[in-house]
Amino acid sequence: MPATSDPLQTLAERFAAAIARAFPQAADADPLITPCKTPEHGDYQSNAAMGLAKRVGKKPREVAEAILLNIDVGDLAEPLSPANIAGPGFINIRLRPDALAGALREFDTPALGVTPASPAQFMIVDLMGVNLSKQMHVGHLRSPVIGDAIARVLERLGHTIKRQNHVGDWGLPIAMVISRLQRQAASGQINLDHITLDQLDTAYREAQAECQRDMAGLEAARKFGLGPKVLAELEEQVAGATEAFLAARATLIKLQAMDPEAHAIWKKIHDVTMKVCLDVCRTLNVNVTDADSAGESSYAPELAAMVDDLVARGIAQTSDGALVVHLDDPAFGHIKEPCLIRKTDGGYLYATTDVCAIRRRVQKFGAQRLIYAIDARQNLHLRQVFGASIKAGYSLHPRTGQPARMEHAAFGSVLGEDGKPFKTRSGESTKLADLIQETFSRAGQAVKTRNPDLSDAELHDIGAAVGIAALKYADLSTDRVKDYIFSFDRMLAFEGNTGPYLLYALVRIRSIFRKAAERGVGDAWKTTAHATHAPAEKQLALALLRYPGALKSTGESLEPHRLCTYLYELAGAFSVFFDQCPVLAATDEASRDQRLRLCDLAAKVLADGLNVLGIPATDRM
RNA sequence: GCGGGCGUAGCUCAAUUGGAUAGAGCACCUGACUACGGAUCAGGAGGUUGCAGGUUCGACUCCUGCCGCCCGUACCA
Repeated sequence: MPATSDPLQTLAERFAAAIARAFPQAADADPLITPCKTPEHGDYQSNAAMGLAKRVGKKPREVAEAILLNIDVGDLAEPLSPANIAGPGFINIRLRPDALAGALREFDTPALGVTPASPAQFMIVDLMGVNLSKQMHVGHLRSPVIGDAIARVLERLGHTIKRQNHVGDWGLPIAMVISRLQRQAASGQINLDHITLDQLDTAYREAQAECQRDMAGLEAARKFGLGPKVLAELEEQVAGATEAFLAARATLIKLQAMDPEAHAIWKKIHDVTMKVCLDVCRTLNVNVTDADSAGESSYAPELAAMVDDLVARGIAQTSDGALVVHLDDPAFGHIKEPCLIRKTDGGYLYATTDVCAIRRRVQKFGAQRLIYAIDARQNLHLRQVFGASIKAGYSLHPRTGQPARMEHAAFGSVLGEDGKPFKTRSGESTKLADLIQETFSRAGQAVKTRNPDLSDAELHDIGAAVGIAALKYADLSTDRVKDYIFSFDRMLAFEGNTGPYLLYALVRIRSIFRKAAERGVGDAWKTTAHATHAPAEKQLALALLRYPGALKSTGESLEPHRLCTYLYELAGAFSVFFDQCPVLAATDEASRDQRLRLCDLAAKVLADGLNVLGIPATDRM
């Protein structure tokens, strides 16, 4: 009775034992079992002999032969002899049909071969990264899509995940908006009771402009040591801006003191922004709710004490009037640029908040792994924050003393088809909600041309499902660290490595079962023994059994495209099977039922995999 | 300047972390079916993996040096 349905695991154990017997001095060697790339070679292979050869001072083929003399795999593989040794020392393995059937039987449970991680870990995924008062645009697409997919993969592997939406909801930028809104409301230009995110977005940009437009010039003048006369002229010139700036600073102080009026406006901005944000999550089937919000404001009350702690313990030092944590040490990431945690004027920065967040996540929540689904351009910032947390000891688990694993799941930018940052023709950035609706609408149209019989209501739902699949899969299916080119046409293609293609593969399988029911095929197949006869059946079965491995590798690397590639290959294996192995028109009932079982498993794995990616399935399209 | 990332077929992307002949899709050719959803399958053509060295039985992968593009380089977030 194998502990796992994955023959690869069992083979790895057997090969490890054989290696230990043959070469006790190298008993720790990795047996290096992988699926064969081409079926001609076999089903699985061990690549251990080559690496072992040097270590034990023998020729690779001799090592391979020694392993085979000590191997015990008669129950699951066809007999291994020197004929199975190929090339420089690959050992090719073919599964016995009954072992493959047995593996399918083990695999065919709701877990689909996934053994829950032991021990399960508690992990936090940082995702979304929205800012109050700013409209969501394409730049906000990848973090929730990638972060949620990573969270789902890890959950599927048995870990406990807490999502954290680190909302940019605090500091001078927000105070500037509040200050401006107060003035606009007072003069009757806007109605705070019915304000929209578009209006807030405008106010945000205008507030930035009026406060910073000329401040930059003033800074430059000081920097270059211009005379007092020039400075005076400049200062007069920017008097208006300065006034707005001073008002914003006053507002910030009020906000920090929880002044009722300022806070009421803050709350309004918060609610309007978060509604749009959470609506987008819901529309995209991203599993993030209000409960996952932990904005910068929630850390504000903790910052002063934390910084005092850092000073008291000598972690932070003053530098040019500011307070920094030096990280120019291999233990802290060997980063030349220190992490700035307090400005000369006493204000805190986003690094301060991020360090504070790590402290809370590890010390209070007990997280063992912290994952940041954030733009690749933030890499230095995150490395600094990680380094500072390590130096401060905040990343050590409160009970076990173990360091939390901190990782930046970095992603590249979304580009337009011209290879430049994604913008509309007029140069504006598209609202994310509009972009999503356009995707759904195009998806619905694409489905309609292929299946004109669908009703409008069906098309609406299917358009959303296909649209989510297209949008998310395009984002998830390539190496996340690279920039990717946004193209409706490519993501909505129904052939190739796309979301719609995977949905289609699943729809075809489900269609078989619908047809089976129409033809009065009963449920007897459900108790038929698993088996594979035709090559296409075997390849499909082998592909199915790779599912747990694909999930594991994705969870380890935090690279959802690995799971995507796997699902695409599974869909491909099913298509070959579908082409070569008639199911309902099989020559006899036994092979029909046995093929139904394969179809059933393929549907389960596809649906499960899509769900893990955050893509809902559909029955028709 | 320093640091990080990227460079693979005409295009968009993979390559199980050092393994067998570098794989898919699109586009381009050629075949298969009066079809369990052809939105498919089989095959062909397409490559000096940016360049040059090095390590290795074996390199897209690791090391060194160049070239090109992107990003980041403390008192914004």
